Amino acid sequence: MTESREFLYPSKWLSKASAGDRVSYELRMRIISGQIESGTILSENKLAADFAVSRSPIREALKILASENIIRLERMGAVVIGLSDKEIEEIYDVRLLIESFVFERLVRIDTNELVKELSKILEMMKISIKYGDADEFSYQDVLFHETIIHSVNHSYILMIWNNLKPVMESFILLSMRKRLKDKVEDFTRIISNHELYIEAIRIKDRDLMIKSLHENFDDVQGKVEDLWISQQMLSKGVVQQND
Amino acid sequence: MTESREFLYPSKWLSKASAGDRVSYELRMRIISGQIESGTILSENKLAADFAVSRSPIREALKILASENIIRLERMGAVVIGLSDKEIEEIYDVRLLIESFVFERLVRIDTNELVKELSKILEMMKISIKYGDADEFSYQDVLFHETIIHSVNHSYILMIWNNLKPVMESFILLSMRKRLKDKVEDFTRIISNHELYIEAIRIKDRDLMIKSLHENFDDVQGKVEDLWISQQMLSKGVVQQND
DNA sequence: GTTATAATACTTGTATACAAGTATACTTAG
DNA sequence: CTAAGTATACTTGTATACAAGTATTATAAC
Repeated sequence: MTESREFLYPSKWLSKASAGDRVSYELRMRIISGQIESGTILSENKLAADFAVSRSPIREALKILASENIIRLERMGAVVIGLSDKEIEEIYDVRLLIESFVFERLVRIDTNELVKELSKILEMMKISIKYGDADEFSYQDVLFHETIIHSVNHSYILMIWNNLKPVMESFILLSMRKRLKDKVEDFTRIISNHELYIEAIRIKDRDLMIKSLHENFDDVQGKVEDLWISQQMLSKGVVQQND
Repeated sequence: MTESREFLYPSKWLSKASAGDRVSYELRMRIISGQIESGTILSENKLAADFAVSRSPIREALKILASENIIRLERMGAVVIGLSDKEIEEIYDVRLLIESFVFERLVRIDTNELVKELSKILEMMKISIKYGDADEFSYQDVLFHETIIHSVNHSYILMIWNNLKPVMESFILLSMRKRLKDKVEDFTRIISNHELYIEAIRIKDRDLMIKSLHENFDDVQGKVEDLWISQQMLSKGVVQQND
């Protein structure tokens, strides 16, 4: 019996979420953090007991995670895939792809409102750092990019984003929490990258946008390995899902 | 009481599908064909009665359709969004985006096996036309592009494809069924476009690939309006989901 | 000891039951 | 006739029950 361990996902972000959503968010965090190791077989019944809910919301959660490619639904049980370095690179491939696409649309429309909105979010990010709030910083970081994507009103690009977002959010959350302790200096660079991004949108300079985007991603990717190893280490002492 | 009307989705493609999947495939076809009009509010209970299954598989289906952006889940009922011209253009935006990305990867690997596989599929497509089988043709057409995407082993590009595929498949099915009657000559052009695509992959000519891809899409998009209007007309005489 | 068969304890998928909340419609008071 | 409030008939989300199928384990035969 595995009981009452800490929840990894910020509970205040789940104020109006259904049980199924709660489970999906928490399970996703545990998988991406490595707390539930890749290869683990999850059983609906065990998860239901673990989260103290019925199988209905569990099934819902598993369907969601399967559509995000972090688990694989099989005949008997759900196999955890997780995020290896390969998958993380792939996620950034897709981000680069869709944000480039979005930028192409952006240069054709009025971006004054957007730039204002992004500046506001950037301010929020700075304050989050000031108060050492990694979770809030992550939230604003994700919101920053989401705001850009929303601005071009492309429902199928948005669909891709919506599928990618939860996994990315989880990954960024874990990454930022770690770096806030180990590498606070990273945050100033992230901020300046985002400032560059805003500037690229303002003056509609494609090359500058690509540059800032790449730097932003490279920055995150450069730190992946550290995070990864430490998360894996961290998870060794934790009771696993399957007995 | 709406009863025993024809199923739009080929039943033989659902041999091993769960009730939830069956419902999702059929509902998708009815929405995309316009048989269920945009704006319609779907009720889980009514759908359950209509499809003679319980609410469980219905809920499953609605979740899927919502993730594909063709319905919107609200407090009371699911609102049908459907596919307008805008959405269809957006789908082709995304296809162009991901297939271009895939091609960039393709030019770096050995494509002999892929070209062989694609040639086989093309032969199948020709035979499908010969026997006037629009459904089989559609299947092979979708498979053609899926095969290309699979070949680069990119799980997150594949994720996008998997989200897009059902909607596209439905749309292509409806489109091809109509054109087989009205515009059989279209098919020879589609075939030659695909031949061009294979050639582009074989000689790894990016421009040729983009050209064939664009022509292929323009071809489909050019015919959208016709299909659209006729489908809308067609649906006028049909009993709707909501009484 | 090995193999085959049978029993058991799992698995998922679907149906049904129930609870909490929301919109609608009706009734009653003014 | 209008307005307010209540009752009713919906809605979703979750829990539970059941059926069909699969893997595993134990038992029995050789």
